[in-house]
Amino acid sequence: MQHESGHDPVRIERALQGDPVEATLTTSRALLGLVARSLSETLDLVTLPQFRVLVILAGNGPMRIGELAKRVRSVPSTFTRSMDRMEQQGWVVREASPTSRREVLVHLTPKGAQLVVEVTDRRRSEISEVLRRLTPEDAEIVARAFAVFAAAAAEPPPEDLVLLGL
Amino acid sequence: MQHESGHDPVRIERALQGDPVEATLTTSRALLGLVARSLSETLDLVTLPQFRVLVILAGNGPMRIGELAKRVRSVPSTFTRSMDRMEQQGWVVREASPTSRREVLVHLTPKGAQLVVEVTDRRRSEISEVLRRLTPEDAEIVARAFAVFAAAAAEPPPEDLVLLGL
DNA sequence: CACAACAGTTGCATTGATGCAATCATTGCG
DNA sequence: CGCAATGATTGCATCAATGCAACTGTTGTG
Repeated sequence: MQHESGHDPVRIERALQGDPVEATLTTSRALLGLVARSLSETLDLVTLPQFRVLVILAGNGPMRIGELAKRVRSVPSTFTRSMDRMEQQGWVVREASPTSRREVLVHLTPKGAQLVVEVTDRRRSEISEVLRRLTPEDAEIVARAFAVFAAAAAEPPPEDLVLLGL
Repeated sequence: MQHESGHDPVRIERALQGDPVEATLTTSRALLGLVARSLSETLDLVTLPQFRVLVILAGNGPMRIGELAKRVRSVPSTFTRSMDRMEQQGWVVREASPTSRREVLVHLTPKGAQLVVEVTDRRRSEISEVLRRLTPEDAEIVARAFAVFAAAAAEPPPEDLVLLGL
């Protein structure tokens, strides 16, 4: 069980020989590293739970505070306070709902939206860089394979993604 | 910017047309969901920072407490207390170093090792399940492509992985 | 031997998240 | 209208993580 990190000759061997599970595991670690890197600067500014909120808002537009709380598996009391902090730091704003005066909608501020964009951009550019190291033929193979895999994996339910923030 | 989650027709289209970056992004989300799921039960037992520690120990064997702290970008004072908690809960044990009496080595307990194994197993089996949905030919393509990608991406530095816990 | 460097712990203070219970305002329904 | 349900906030209380500064013990070096 030693040597979980570092190029493990056995694992690579198996991957090249075509053990799909091992290849997928290795790739998932590579992608995770990439995701983590894309997030790392950002996590100096917001916490992971906070970033999840930003991502959800970026993806779905303004949302009721309770609905948002449910999405991140939090409870209203916790979440109200979390919003206090995030609003104070300028990532989001509370606004009265146009339909009901007891509902409060949370909006992303430009600053908050920007943060999410930066992470996504960073992620895209990191991916590009990896792909640039491939021959065009390999890149084509990879793209096709990824599309196939992604289709089979199905879009992960938001509750799962929320766990790690995107 | 709407609709970050959910099947985005545009993104899938581009993936199928062969935009490698989009395909990779989609796949990374799928894999992230999978990783998150493999972790979700476990995070009821330990925190993410704590799980990182378990993973590092599982991969490298017993380690000095300061070295471990450095790995997770923590400081000794923080880390001592984190070890207190983890030791009390039976995930790790402190043991005197055989070489120096001022050093303290942290060992994984069987219980701690087990936890890491469970997560990895869960991840493997989730991956298997996705791959089972592919035709053998597609699985072969995927395996080959993943191996290629993983090689190009290079093993992520441990500091990056540490950020998300494996 | 003496003193500096090192490894780890402890005191203290702060922050973010968590959640139960109670409260306030609003809404919708009988 | 009146009252129950709803949405959000507030009052606790707790816990994990963070990190500076001071301190204890150990090692190694001049």
